[in-house]
Amino acid sequence: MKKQSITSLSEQIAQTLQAVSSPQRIAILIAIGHGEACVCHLENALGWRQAYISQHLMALRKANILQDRREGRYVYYKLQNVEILNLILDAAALSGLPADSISALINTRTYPSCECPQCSPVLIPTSSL
Amino acid sequence: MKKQSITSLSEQIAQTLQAVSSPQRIAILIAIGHGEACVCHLENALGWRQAYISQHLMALRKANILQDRREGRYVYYKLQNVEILNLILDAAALSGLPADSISALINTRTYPSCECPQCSPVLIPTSSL
DNA sequence: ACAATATATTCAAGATTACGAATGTAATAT
DNA sequence: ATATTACATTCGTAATCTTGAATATATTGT
Repeated sequence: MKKQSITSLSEQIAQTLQAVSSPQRIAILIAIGHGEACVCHLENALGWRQAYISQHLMALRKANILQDRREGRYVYYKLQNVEILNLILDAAALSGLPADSISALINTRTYPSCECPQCSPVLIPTSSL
Repeated sequence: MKKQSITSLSEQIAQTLQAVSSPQRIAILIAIGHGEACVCHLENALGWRQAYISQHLMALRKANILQDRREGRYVYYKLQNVEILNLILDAAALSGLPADSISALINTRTYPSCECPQCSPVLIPTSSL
């Protein structure tokens, strides 16, 4: 294990943080939460266009924050490391947001084997978007 | 306390994260650590030009991550909330960095009443930069 | 009042990122 | 083979961020 400079360590940390520091990607991570989601779930949950979501998913994949798994024509995404949710919660706290304003929204269900797009109830009530 | 949408919550969180997600600002936060530092301390510790540091300090101040206090011609900066260091450590862990690679660098001393720029020993050994 | 020191702000050019549009690819169904 | 569905990638422009240079402000000393 090499000794690294502050500069290079900071760069590595910043890379991870940059990937998360976008409202859209935070919303995606919250929508995935502890579960596993295919793109169409996210389309429904967030109400955005598919290509747009895919672009953000790509950024999160590149940063090793998400992992993907293909099953038939569906691709399922889940968090590489659930600790990322704590990071988001910590950031929320540092932003002065009440403790449960975010945690209440984090998806806790493992999504059902997908029969999308009518994939069971909407995860995040559209009224809260 | 109003009920907020995921979108607006994510935006608030992203604002905080964006402020931290720059290698330079992470280095600054590590250099300040649990202590209090004036700009010239940071100039010495990081080896950057004053105006450059000041610009990043401004960004961190605007995001309510740093607080400043003027004493004579010196302005001292410290963390608004030390929890930000845990966030950085968490991000380091998520980036695959060994647990103590960062924590070992975090400044733990309260800087001496400044007689800058010969302000006592260098905080971060230049060899590590 | 003037000079010197410590820090802050403004400005602009270049670099990076965001996002829509279009297109590409992989898997399944017919 | 072709069509369809689910998802990914590329590309171009607009917006944002970075960073150096110049300048401004605040405080202290003379």
